[in-house]
Amino acid sequence: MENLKAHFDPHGRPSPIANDGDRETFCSTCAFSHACVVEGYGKGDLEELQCLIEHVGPFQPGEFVFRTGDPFRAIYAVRSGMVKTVLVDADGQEQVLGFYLPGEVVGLNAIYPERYPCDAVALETTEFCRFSFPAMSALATRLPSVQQHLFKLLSKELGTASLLAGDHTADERMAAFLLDLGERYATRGFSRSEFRLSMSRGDIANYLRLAAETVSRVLGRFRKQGLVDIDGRRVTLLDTDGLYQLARNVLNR
Amino acid sequence: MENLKAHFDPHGRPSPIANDGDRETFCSTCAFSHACVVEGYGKGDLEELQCLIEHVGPFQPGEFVFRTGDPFRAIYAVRSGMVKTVLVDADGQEQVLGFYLPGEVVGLNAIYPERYPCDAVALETTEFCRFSFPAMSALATRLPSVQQHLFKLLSKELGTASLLAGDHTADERMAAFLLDLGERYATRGFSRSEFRLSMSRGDIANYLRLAAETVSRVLGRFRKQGLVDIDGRRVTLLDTDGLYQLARNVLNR
DNA sequence: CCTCCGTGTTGATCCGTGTCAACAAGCAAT
DNA sequence: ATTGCTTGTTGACACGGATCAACACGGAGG
Repeated sequence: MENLKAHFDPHGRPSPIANDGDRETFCSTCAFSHACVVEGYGKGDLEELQCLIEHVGPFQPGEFVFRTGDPFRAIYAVRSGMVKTVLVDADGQEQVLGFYLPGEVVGLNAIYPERYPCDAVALETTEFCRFSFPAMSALATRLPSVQQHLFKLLSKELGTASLLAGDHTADERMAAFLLDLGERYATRGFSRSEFRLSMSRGDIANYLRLAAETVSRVLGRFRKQGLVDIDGRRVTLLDTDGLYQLARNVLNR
Repeated sequence: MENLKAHFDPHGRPSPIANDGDRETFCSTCAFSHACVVEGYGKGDLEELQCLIEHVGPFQPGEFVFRTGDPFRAIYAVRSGMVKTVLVDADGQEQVLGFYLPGEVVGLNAIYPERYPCDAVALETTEFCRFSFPAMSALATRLPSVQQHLFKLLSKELGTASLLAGDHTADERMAAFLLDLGERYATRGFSRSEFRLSMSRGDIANYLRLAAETVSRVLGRFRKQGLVDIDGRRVTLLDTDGLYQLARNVLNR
């Protein structure tokens, strides 16, 4: 079967690094394909989508996927690994906006300003599906399901953004963070209660608007209380009910 | 000329309260029409939009426009007045998510959950354009400019959501809040430096994640320092440079 | 006139978390 | 093994803002 890219890449960009096959199997190895299917893309839609996707990466830990101010051309779905998005303010102070797991999409906040308003940095070896945004929004005018999905992604991210906005104690934030991560891992088919924290304590602290020392202390306390087990960056949630009790005002739904 | 609604209201809802005319003048008295034009809607697009718009209101101060859990059917553009959106958590604690001026759009965060995740409460006598969302997203598949606008609105709100997420001092938050309000008033054609705070000190405090007492104190200090003049709810920004200096880490762009 | 009530201001005190500092553990380079 | 660097943990202390409380102001209603 012929190579898709040879005929369909609308931008004439260099060949993607991980083009794993023909129309039928292109997305089969992609962590996002599951999301595509879950989100209601049919086989036909998927074939259309392939025309505007490049598989890019792998990026090594610490590598930038895009940088603040880069012109916005594409959104990135994580295939494997993990990324953080970081806003850098006038004083050079960093502000972690979010962590993105396989199947999740980075770059949506760049649509309005037409430039990426933040850096995206790989936390592990990470691969992406890169969706050309002009092509995708053009496609969205033809395929309502694609448009719906984009609206949902944006609206969903709005919800999680306002999640961290509340003023909550360090314990509440941390409990919510752990449960949220577990939840997201679970929807991707991983264990809900046992996973690795790809990001440093400093990144967690920054994301939760706490000091790194506070993160350490809270995690230590959670361990003593039997809420979690922690070995370095490996976490096991032992008492999800207890954690949920702490987090309910943060996660409220 | 015939009454639009008689023929075009796709939902057969009760007549809008403020239907001010025919195809050519329907939007002329609407605060949002300016936004429509600015956002690149041509005359043709506007005519199409009219088919899915109802003018609703006025709502009196304290009245709910929609409530948490209501099924999502429409987004609301403020025509006149002001609204706040409020999230109520498990303990009944309120959390103000935002204030919306004429020309701004409420309800976008309801797309994903398909229910409004927050209450919308009028702060003054307030009127809206109500956009049926199913109709609007259908229209968006035909008119790329409408789709673009929706994407932009969503992405823009993502940006402002992460604005408040940072950990900032009370002074920084307040300065940023005042400048942001001035900026938004300015884009709607009002004075950038002199306006009325429609919301109570308590609402401001809640929005900024501060105590009402802190808001009082900071505003008092700003007044003493000559940064602003304050008389009850009337505010005049006197030293915008000074305010901007304080706010630059919050507003960073 | 008065009281009542919501809103806003101001003062005194307390608590959670940040900051500073010292130290331990893991890991790469020499 | 040694050095140096990064990451994480733990303790002592300080500070910003929350909390509690008292009070001022203005409008509504008797």
